[in-house]
Amino acid sequence: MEVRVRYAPSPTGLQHIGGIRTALFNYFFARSSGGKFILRVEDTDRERYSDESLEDLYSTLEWLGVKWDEGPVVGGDYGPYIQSERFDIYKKYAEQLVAEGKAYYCYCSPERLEALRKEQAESKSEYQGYDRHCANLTAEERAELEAQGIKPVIRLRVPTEGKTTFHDILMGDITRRNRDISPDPIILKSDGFPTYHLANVIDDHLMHITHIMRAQEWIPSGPLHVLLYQAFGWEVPQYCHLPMVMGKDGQKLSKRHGSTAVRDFRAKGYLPEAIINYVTLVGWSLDGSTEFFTKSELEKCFRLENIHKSPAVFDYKKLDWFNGQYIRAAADERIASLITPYLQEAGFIQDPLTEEDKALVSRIVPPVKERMKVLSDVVPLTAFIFRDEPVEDKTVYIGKGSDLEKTVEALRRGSDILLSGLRSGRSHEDIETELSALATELSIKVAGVFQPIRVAITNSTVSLPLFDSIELIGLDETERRLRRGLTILEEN
RNA sequence: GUCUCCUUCGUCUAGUGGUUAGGACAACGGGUUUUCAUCCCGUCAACGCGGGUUCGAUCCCCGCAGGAGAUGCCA
Repeated sequence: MEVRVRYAPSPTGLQHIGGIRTALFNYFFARSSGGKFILRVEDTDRERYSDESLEDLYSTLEWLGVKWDEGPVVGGDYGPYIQSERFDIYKKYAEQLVAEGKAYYCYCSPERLEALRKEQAESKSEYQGYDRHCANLTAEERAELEAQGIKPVIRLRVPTEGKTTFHDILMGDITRRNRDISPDPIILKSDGFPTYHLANVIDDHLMHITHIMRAQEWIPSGPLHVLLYQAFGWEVPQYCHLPMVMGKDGQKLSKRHGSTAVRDFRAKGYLPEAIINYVTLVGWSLDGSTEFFTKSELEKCFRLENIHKSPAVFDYKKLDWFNGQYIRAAADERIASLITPYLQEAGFIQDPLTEEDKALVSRIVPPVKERMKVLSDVVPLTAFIFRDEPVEDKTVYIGKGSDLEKTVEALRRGSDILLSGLRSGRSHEDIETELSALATELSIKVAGVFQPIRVAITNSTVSLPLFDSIELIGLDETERRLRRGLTILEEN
């Protein structure tokens, strides 16, 4: 039988790390088993729905290169794939359950339910949940409530006796006593929309989903879903609950742990392959030693059996490491086009790129590539090229073991060695040797010579390699900044 | 409160009835280097606790503790 899995997010917020981890696991499982990956939009919560979320879903999956075989936009044999367009289907099935006595109309107000919950919480009652107030209304009672204009919800009758078990590929059999299942959950809301439980079960059945891979937070509702399948007389699909992604403090990963929206990672300059690689490694491993995986490798080697059972903490630093690795491995041309928008946004170069800027960006890439963890790092790294903000604090120019007097001397003579050397085309090695000799002569460390030069040219003690920096701003500008540095050091 | 799941270095993980318990990130130290970074080398660091079973348990069984999740007209 062909494997059919789905990623079924609800467009109520931006796609986050946990969500795409689920998407990726589904996608890789489908690909590695020759099955189909289906995308379904679960927009049954009209209160929290937003168009932005839906657009974010599509753009994020596209950016990651995750293509769905069936779903919105591409279509498929079991559409529509957006739940709000399947409104009538859910209503029909819910009413069928009512007709069969497996579900019933409930007229309780949200206020009554709220009060009930509060009372149960305060009394620490062992029994929590709906009190089945409307479970056995007579036709007359219902007619009267209807006449008052109350729009009812539909609740599923959960048995009070017995227990329900489902099998999870990772976890094994999971059993709950029926009395512990949320009593008579709402399956159709008063606005006619289904709740998650109903819509999910119906669609998974109608779309012939074979494996349900979702986060472990759904485990407790597994038995409820089985009850629903049984009520309809449908075959229960296979379950595989995925370990959750946690923050540093061991709680479910959320905004307070830092960025979780994939869009934010993208904006900061993470590469999609780094995100895919790292996120897949959270809760999954091939052999415990292989670290790097391309997307197409994962499409081949991903196995359900290698998924871990316990929750995993998301490590931002390891993601940074992966990203740095991928940046360094990328072709220079690609990095050039990727860093361009950051330089433009910083106002360093024009938006329609001039030929000159384009050439400059290409020259920036090699020295910068070794130093970036995220693409946006390019801005502070190259600011000195586009903005000249001289360091006024003399002490910054003074290298370790040197003093102001020697620093002035080092900068003056060092500048001459540097400029004349470069103008006459001497090798960097020769110039370096000569600068070292100067240090020896002044009886200071090599850094005592290089530091004032570096600070004068790059306006920072930390910079790209000196000769690269000079090359990027040009010899004339270099000379101007060196002179200016000397002026700063010599003024009182 | 009740129910369900989980438990190997700080983090992600590998692994076995007898191993020096392996790798990666982080941290720390060193080397290369004009700074930073890269790169290379090294150090630190784990089987939650208590009972069993066994010649022997990190691994099998039972308790416990801790953590997480669920208990919504949200998913």
